[in-house]
Amino acid sequence: MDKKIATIQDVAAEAGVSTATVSRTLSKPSVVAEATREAVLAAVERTGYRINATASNLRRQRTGSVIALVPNLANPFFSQILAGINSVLHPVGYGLLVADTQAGPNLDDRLSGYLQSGMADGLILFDGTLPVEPLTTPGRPPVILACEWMDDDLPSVRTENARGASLAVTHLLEMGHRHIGHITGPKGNVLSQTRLSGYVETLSLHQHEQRDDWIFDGDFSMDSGAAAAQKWLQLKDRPTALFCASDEMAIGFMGAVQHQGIRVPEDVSLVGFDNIEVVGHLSPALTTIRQRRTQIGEQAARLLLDMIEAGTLTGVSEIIEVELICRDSVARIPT
Amino acid sequence: MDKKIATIQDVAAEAGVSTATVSRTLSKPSVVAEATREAVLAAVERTGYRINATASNLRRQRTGSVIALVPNLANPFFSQILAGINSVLHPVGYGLLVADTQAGPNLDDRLSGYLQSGMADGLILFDGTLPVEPLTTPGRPPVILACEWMDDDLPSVRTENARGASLAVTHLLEMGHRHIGHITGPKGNVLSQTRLSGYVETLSLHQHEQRDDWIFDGDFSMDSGAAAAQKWLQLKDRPTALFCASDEMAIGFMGAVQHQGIRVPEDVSLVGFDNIEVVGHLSPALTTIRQRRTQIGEQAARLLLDMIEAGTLTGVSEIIEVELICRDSVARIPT
DNA sequence: GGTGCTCCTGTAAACGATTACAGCCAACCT
DNA sequence: AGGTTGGCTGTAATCGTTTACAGGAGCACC
Repeated sequence: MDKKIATIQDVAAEAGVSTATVSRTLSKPSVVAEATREAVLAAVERTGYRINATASNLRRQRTGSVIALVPNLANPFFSQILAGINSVLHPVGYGLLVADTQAGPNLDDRLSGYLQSGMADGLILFDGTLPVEPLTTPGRPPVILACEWMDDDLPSVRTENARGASLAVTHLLEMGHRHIGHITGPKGNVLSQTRLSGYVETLSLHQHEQRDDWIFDGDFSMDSGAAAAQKWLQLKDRPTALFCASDEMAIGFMGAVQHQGIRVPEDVSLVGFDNIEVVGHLSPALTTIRQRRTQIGEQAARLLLDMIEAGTLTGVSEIIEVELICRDSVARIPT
Repeated sequence: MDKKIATIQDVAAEAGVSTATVSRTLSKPSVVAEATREAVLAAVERTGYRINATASNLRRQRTGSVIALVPNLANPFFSQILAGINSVLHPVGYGLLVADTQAGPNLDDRLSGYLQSGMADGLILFDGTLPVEPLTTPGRPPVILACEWMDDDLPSVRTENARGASLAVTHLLEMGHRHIGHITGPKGNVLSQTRLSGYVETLSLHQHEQRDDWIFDGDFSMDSGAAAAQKWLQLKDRPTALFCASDEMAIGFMGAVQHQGIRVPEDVSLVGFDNIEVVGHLSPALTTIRQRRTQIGEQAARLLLDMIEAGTLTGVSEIIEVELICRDSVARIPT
C-alpha cells in the first residue's frame, strides 16, 4: 500500500492539524496541547512517518554530521578512537563521516574541500601535518585536533606524550639499564618529536649516556620496527633497551630480533607506546605506555559538539593521562 | 568581507546569468555555451562558491552517503575494509557514515532506524545476525552484506570461507599432522559455522580422526584464543595442530601456550584466518589464510553503488578468493 | 463590556539547489 | 521569405522541513 514514504504533510492530514503542529510535536512537545500531541503521535505511528533528515538539515542550516579526517583509515589505531567518537555522537543525533587524507590527489585541496563542503558541522582532525592555511577560510565549521596537534591555538585532545616517554625511560633506568635507545616516529610529526625529546630530556636529567646511533628512524609501522632491528643487530655497541615510539614498531623489532635468536627481554628490553590490544598477548607481553583511545575519541567528540552548539570556532583543549603498563619485555639488570 | 558563504544565487548574479545556468555549468558543462561556462566558472572562483550538499541532496532526493553498519567499530578487522569502501565512495562523491550495532539499546530498532532514517542511500551490513524483519520495510534503501551473510537472497560480498578452512586443514595434513583441532568463532555466526564445517568436512574427506574435545569454543577474540589454550593444556591427548577461525584467536592461543614454555610450532602447530598485518611479525610468523579485506570493502561499495544507481533492491553477490600464506607456525611431522 | 493575558495553532516564507518547460535567436533549408 | 531546427538560457515549481508571525479562544480582572 504505502509505497511512498510519508511526509510531514501526510501526518498533518492524517491527524487533522497543520504541518507546523506536527513539527512542533516532534521537536518541542511541551508547547502543544496534550490531546493534539497524542493525535499527532498516533498519526505518526499509523503513517510510519520518519523525519527527513536532509530537509530538516537544510532548513536548520546544519548537516547533523561530523567528519573524522584520518591519515590512514586502514590503520587499526584509529578504529577504537572512532568508536569513542561515535559513542558520543550517535546518542545526540549526529552521524560520523570518515575520510582518509591519503585518498585523492592534492592534500591542500582536500582539507579545504572538507572544510568548505558544508557536508559537516564540525571536523575532527587526526593529522597535525596538514596545511593550516585552509583553516582560515571564512565560513568554516569548528575543528578539533585529536592525538596530534598544531602550533596554532586550535583546540585539541591529546595525551601526555612527553610524560609517557619519561615514564618509559625512567622505568628502564630503574630496572638498571644504562644504555637506552629509541625508535622514533615519522619525521615532522609532533608525536615523534615530543616523544623523542621526552626520551632525550629524561636521559639528560639523569645524566646518562646518549648516542646518536642509538636513535633509530621509524614511522610507527611494524615494518619500520623490523628495519630498526636490522640496524640494531649491526651495531657493535648495542643498547640493552629500547623505548619505541609505538607498539607497532616494538612488535616489528621484537619479531625481527627473535627471528635471529635474540631473546627478549634477556638480550634486549623493550618498551612500547599505545598499549594496543595485541601486545598483551605477545610473548613476552610488551611493557608499554597506555593511551586511552576510546577516551580520546569521546573527549574530542564532546568538545567539538560544545563548539558546534556554542557556534564558536575556539574551544578548550584536553590532555588525557597516560600510564605505564608493566609486563614482561623489560629485564632487570644487576647494577 | 565575505562573511557569508556564497549561494548559487550570488554566483548567478556575479556572472550575470540565471541560477539554472550556474547549476548546469557545474553538473552538465556540455550543455552550456563555452563563453557562458567560463563566465560562470570565473564567478564561482571569485565568490568562492561551494555547492550546498544538503540542498542539492534534498532536491535530488538522495543523501549522498552510505552507512557501514559494523558490529564493533573498535575491532581493527574492519578498518581496512572501511578504507576499501571509502576509496570507492569518495571519488564518486559519496560520504561514508559509520555506525556501531553495539551502541544503543535495542538492536531491532536500530537497524530499522538506519533503514528508514533516510540518512543514507544505501547500507553495508557487516553483521549477519541482525534481524531480517526490518529489511522488509517498504521504502528502504538497498543493502549489501559484507563478510557475513544471511540465508535470504540479499546481495553480499564474502570470502571463500569453506575453501579457506579446507586449505588450512589440508596444509596441516600435508605437513604430516594427524591430530588436528579447531578453535571456532562465536556461536550462531555464519563465518564460524562455515569454517567449522569446512574443517569437519576436510577431515572427513581424508577419513581422519575427529574428537569433540579437539574443538574449542571461541569468539574470534584474542582472549578467547588464550582461554582455548588453557583447555588445550589440560587435555591428556592433545592435538598437535590447530586451525583457528581467526588470527586473533591464534595470537591469543600462541601467547598463552608460549607463556607456559610450550614451543610453536615444535609442540603445537597453528594456522590462523584473516592474515591481519601483525601476524607476519610474530615469532614464529603465523601461517594463515589471507582475506583481502580492502578488496571486500571495494567490492561491497561498488556493488552497492550499482544498486543505488539502478534503483533496485536486488543485486549480484561476489565471492573473494582466499589464499594460504605459509609462514613458520606449522611444523612438519615425520610420518 | 472592554482589555490584557496565556495558550495553542495555522499560514506561509524561508533554506539552496535542480530541472521540466518554454522561449529566444541564429542558421539553415527549400 | 518563411519554416524548421538546434543550441542555449531563463522562469518558476519543487524537494520536506522549520519557525516567525499572526490570530483565535478562553479566562480573569477592572
